[in-house]
Amino acid sequence: MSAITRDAASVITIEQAGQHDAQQVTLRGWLYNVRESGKLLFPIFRDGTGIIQGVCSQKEHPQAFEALRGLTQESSVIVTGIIRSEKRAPGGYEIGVTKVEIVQKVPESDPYPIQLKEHGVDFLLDRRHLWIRSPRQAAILRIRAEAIRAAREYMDGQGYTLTDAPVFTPAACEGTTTLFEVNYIDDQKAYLTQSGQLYVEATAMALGKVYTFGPTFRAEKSKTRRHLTEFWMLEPEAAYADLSDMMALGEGLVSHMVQSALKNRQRELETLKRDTAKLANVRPPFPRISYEEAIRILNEHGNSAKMGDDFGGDEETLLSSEYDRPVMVHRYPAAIKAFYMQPDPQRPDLALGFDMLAPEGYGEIIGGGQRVHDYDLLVKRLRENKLPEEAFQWYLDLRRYGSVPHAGFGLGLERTVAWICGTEHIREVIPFPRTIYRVYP
RNA sequence: UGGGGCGUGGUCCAACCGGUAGGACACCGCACUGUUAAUGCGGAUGGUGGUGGUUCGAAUCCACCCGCCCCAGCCA
Repeated sequence: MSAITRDAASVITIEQAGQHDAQQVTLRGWLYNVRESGKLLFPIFRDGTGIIQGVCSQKEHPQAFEALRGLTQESSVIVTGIIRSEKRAPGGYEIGVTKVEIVQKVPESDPYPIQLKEHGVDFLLDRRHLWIRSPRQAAILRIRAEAIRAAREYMDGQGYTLTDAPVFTPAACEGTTTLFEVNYIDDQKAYLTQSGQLYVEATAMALGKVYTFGPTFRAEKSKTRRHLTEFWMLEPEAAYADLSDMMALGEGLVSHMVQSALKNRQRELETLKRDTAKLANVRPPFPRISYEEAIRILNEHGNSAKMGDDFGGDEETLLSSEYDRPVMVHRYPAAIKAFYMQPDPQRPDLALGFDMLAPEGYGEIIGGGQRVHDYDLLVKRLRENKLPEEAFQWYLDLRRYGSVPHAGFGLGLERTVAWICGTEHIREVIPFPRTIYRVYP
């Protein structure tokens, strides 16, 4: 770096500009835009931490002026100047440019394709590697990073140990139609994981309270704003834990993620024009309603859902609109839930599971509950679901050797971040989204 | 996999009950010392997703194909 930053002491990032009022500093970044007004130029610089307006006078700094005049968008530049408080500048500060070093000029014959104008989704997604430079996309990615940091901070603080699950798996955990099959060594077949859950149950029996955090893959033909084929999931699991323990953990985790974003990424939420008043209430306790209560609420609002139905997008949106924070729906009918869900001893037709529904129509962000810990019952469920028992022998071992009641859940990172950011579509909250018809770039 | 919608210059759109494909932005030039996706004036480039059909004539009508978007199912 020293080759291009003679005086490292004065190099700052744009987000630090406010701490250097009236000082000479050097910024290293890219030219976001230039406005011309006679013998004054107003270049806008970005460096990944923010954007700042510059001012350059032809009369006072002719060399810098000539370097910037007509310079192409996204050319990389190192600029030196005086930071000053300026209420006419976006952000409240500007840099009076005295010196400009062009690191690479974007050629005029091949200009930066993304203009400061409206573009279609397909155009932008084809150029996702460049789109992420825009202030809005950069803000989203910073909020995503904060959500991950806060989630791990919370889990670690609750005594949970991170234990990673494999990406290659031998079989499905819930059916085979949505699995990505890959060629493994010597003509073996393997599948990309749909969930780390089965493995995290094993590590919970080894370490007590654990979680996984990693990518999961689903070859679902879903083409909605809530679906990706590759998404990240955080999955806690705890031995000797029950349904209510997991609902408490879920509300604590989600609250901490939201409150951390509000506290540490306020500027980015402003960039997104997110109505943060709607996030401020997201603190424990979250409402908990049973499936049967949920059906009653839906019916009172004219929805025709009846006992035994699973909830779709309409039902989720209607239910969540009743509350100012996420709502947890528990004890669904066992028939519509996964084979590993523990039945309610009071009501064996109900499963000790729960979903957490985010407000504002963002849908299910958590699904989980107690797992079947009885060997015979689990075998019965595997057979009922026509799952290959051989592939689940290791999973059955967990019920053979010191089985205990246990519970956990999966939190969908992108849905949670999409809700925090208030984005229209989930694909904006992951650096390089993978959807059913898109694997580029 | 169903239902609905959309493919027009580099980009975003208009023309679509058939009749000369147009605008804005971007780009280039000039003017402007406080601009806010700057503005004003001037200029050059460049397009109907593909194949076939109907017709004197197709961006427009028809068939098939390709691509994309939204919704549903499934799920996080």
